[in-house]
Amino acid sequence: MKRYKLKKNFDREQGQYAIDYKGELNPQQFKAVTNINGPQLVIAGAGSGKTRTLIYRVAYLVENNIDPSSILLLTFTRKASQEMMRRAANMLDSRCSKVSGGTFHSFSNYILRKYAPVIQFTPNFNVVDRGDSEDIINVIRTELGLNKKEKRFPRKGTIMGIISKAVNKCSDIARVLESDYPHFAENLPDIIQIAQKYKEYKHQQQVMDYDDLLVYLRDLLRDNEQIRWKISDTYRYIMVDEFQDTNKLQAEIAAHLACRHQNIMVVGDDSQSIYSFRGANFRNIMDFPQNFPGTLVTTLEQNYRSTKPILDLTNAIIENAYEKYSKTLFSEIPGTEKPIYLETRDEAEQGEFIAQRVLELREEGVPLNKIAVLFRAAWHANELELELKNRNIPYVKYGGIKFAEAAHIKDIISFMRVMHNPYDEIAWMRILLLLEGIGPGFAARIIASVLKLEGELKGLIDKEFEKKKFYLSLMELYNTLARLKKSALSPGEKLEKVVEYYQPLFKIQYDDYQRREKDLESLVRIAVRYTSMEQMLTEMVLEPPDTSQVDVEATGADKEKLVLSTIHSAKGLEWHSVFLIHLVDGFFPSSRSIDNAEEIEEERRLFYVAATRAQQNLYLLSPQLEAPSWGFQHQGYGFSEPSRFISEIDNFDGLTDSWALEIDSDDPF
DNA sequence: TAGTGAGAGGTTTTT
DNA sequence: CCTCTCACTA
Repeated sequence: MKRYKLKKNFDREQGQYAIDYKGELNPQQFKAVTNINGPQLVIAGAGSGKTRTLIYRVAYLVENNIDPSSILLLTFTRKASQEMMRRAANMLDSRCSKVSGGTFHSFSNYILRKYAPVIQFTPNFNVVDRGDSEDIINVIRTELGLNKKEKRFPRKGTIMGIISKAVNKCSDIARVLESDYPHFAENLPDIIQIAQKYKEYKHQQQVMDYDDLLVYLRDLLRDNEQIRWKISDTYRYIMVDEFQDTNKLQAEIAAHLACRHQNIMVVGDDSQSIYSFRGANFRNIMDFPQNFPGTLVTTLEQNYRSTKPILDLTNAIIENAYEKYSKTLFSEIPGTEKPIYLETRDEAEQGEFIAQRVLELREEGVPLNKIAVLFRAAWHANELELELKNRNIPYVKYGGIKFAEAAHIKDIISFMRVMHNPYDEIAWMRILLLLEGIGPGFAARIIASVLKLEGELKGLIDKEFEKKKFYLSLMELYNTLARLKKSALSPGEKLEKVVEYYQPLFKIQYDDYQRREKDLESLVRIAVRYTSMEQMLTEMVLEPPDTSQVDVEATGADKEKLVLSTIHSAKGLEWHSVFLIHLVDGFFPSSRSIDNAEEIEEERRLFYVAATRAQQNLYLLSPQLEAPSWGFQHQGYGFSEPSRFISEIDNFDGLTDSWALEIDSDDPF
């Protein structure tokens, strides 16, 4: 780890800075850091010190007496954002921790709560996740009687996907349908109707989904000049990281934010664009200079992360991209180890190899948390996880099903949600269906009764339900909620009481409740941190805790854990040694993208992102896999082919070392 | 109207 | 494989 000396006695009058910018940065980085006014685009290759440039720029601004809270750092993913904010806070001195920033979504949330009335929302609107959105769609679809129509009507998830894509691309449903879902073309009018109702519903219930956060912020800025000016005046220096992952909506927001000063720096890498499935468009980068005349463009090409042999391979990977990129990375980090390529007989062997190799690396002094296993889809690691558990190798897994999306967690959160915003029908529905004897029909009537009283909880125990056998449990629910809502307990304590109330319902609801019980304890532990209910609820959706799914706890002294991560979640991070698994056609690239040229391009960029995470060691693993029964049309006799991204590489054998597994002859098999 | 069980169909990645 | 849907029973 590099150590920075903080020189406390400097004299700014003489143009001296606490940090030796010129000495610690290369000329391109220095140029980007010290040019503080006007629009700027930094095209930064993988490992070229992109984040470093950003945070040095923060320090430089602060040293130039810019108020830290007027500096805004934005990015798309939480991971990247946390890393960026953490490193920024550690620069220079405590002033740097006052910098504003976060993900686009969390920033939007923050601003929208302030200006909620302008867009006809209460400041306690709830934010709903994808699952909740789909539930709302489902209700609407049933209400409109569209589920019984013809058999081929798209399911709720698909409908939500269509609507969301239209929003994120600033397109419309007709166009999305035409380009991505031609087989549902005939359902266009119905889907448009659902989308319209969906919007009304959310407003009526005072909830926003992920997309709304961006849309309403864009609208707020676009339609209110005064507010736009005020916000733009507040954030005088804007920096956006991973700009290639932003979509049109986010680019518009960024432009509005900069309207008063044009002090906006965006950083990105066109060859690492991997979020087009949600409307991200790397052309945002390309078009930036046109949208901001006078943009200073800097390209960072020196890689400070990987050894030369690794970089030679990653350059060869991206060489096959259809679009030719303007930069070639080089590295001065010596290294003799070429990346290692290994075909294994099956998935189990892949897991055994990794487990064994990981332990060896640790023997050699590489801490577990400096080693990562990366994969295309979360379930690719399932078998590996079993192997790691067997061998007691502690690990954390990122990506895949999230803690906050588990049904029992959502149950608890729903109680909190209705206390915070009683118009939240989806949360009510969830709660009421837990009570025995209440199904969708009565649940709807009970909710209506609550809404009639403008959200008064008393609506729960309306005389209408007095004769029903579930009345007693309704009373109990009412008592619990009313008492908690009035009480002065902290959000964490309230949540704990809810968990107590929930226990019996929980045991009836889930056969496997014992497996889930631990999660409830974790949730309570997480909840005590919060002083505000609103913050707790928002963070559960926007920055949900991602640990907790881990079963193998690190023992004793070594707290370090091996990292398992989807490639998407690994973006922007780096490890000493990286294992890339499931490099098999149909898995990576995924069979879903195989007949779409553009998607193949994105998969290749994803492969590139994965390989460029490695500093010293890179292992490429290609097991023989059985084609999933539902998967791609597998040719031949059930033998899978190594990923096309490997076979297409020029001189692959020269760039890598191939290993072959030798099975120990004492092995009973 | 709630709860259950069989069958079908879709299966990535993030906020 | 897991979730959603629909039809059936109580």
